[in-house]
Amino acid sequence: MTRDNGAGGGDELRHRGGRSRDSSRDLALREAALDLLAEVGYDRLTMDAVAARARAGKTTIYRRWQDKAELVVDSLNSLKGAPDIPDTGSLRQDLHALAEEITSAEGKFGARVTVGMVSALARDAELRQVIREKFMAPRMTGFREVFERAVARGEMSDGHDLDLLAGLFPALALQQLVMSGELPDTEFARQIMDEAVYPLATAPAARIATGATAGGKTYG
Amino acid sequence: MTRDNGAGGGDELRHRGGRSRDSSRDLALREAALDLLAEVGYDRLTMDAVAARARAGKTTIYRRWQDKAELVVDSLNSLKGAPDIPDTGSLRQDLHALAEEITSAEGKFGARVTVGMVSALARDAELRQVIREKFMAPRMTGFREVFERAVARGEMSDGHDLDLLAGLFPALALQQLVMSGELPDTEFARQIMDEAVYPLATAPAARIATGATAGGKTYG
DNA sequence: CTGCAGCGATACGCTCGAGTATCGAAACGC
DNA sequence: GCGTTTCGATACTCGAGCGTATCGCTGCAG
Repeated sequence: MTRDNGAGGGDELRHRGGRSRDSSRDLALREAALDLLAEVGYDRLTMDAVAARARAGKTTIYRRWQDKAELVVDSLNSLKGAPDIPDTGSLRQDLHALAEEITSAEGKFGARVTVGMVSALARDAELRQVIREKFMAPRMTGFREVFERAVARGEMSDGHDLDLLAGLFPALALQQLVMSGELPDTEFARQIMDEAVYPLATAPAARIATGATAGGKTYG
Repeated sequence: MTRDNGAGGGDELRHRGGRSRDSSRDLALREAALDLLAEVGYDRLTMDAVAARARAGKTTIYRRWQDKAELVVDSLNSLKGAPDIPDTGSLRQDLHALAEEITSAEGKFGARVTVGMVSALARDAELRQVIREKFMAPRMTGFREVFERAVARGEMSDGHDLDLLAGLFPALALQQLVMSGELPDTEFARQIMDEAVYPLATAPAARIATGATAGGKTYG
């Protein structure tokens, strides 16, 4: 018995002697799982491969997590959230800083993981939520803050749909990755910022300019 | 012997009697494969399921295609290309017509298939090319023509990156589908057109407005 | 020292799916 | 009619991968 380190109670009748859990194994296993997620994706990730990469036995995995899905979800949740925000003086420079950060090693890693999860995402709502919270949301809130500063600065007109704007870069990067198989590099990211994100952000807000879309519905 | 109906030679020493291939089985099998692709994706598509759905034996499949990958590629290639172009008088109305068409039953089917292929796309360049040619390209050329007409009409300034513009909607729709698990409906599509595609298309071209990006590199 | 629990390693049972083999029936040319 | 080929159906082999069991070892508590 004594399974899981998840959200359960925890104490109850504890040990009566015996070796204690080596928490370094948790870290090694989660890291192995994430690396493999980025390399081969969820469907092709095997428990044997995780164990082998972490130099662990499969017993050690199943003592901690019920199954593959739980291991993956917990590994994703163990990632640290938002990296940090640039804060130069202009919208364009802020966007370039974001482009730099997103195409850093860590950003590329996140992109690979996301793509590796896509097939599983299509049929598992819990995985979708984790991916949204751990990858999309932090990246998008970075954009949001940049846009909000630009609005306060007067560089952008008010009335823009910031959710849409913040999702623009991730969407184009995802498409590029899926369709070409190559990761977006810094040059590509900057190009998107200059030719899509920045012009759209500084264009007059659609709702004001046209008055046509009175719906007011927000994106998920 | 006598395998494949692919790109091979074809005639050689023909029949010396015997039952002839029933071409209606080809159609039924390809249709079953495409339906299953849209429903469960490439990885979870099984040959038994294809055979069962087409009320065929697996023998009948393997007499025509070498393996699963070949069946899928051939099925995708059997799809008809571009549907057709609207041709109203204004850019905005053209875009709304595109939104309608893309969220039609056929368009939704294409979206499902594309998402179902994503995981396989990450590791198979041939599949990537087929998807690009059969799904992305036709949709994007529809956009291109709409934009070119708008430029000719004077509704858009010259100098825009039409590849980027044409890819904008597919990228946002793909993202929406992946992240929410729901297909984009007509309202959502129109919203994207009004708040992203149209404003960006009618904004001054980035290259002219800024003069900053002198690269001139094109997207895949 | 003794017993218990975690550790890595290995082997195992089980299911699923790809691709093959075999069967009786049906269609086609001669 | 007769041989040949296709058809659907079924049974099969084979490998992959999940999750479990077992083993010898190692640390920790009492």
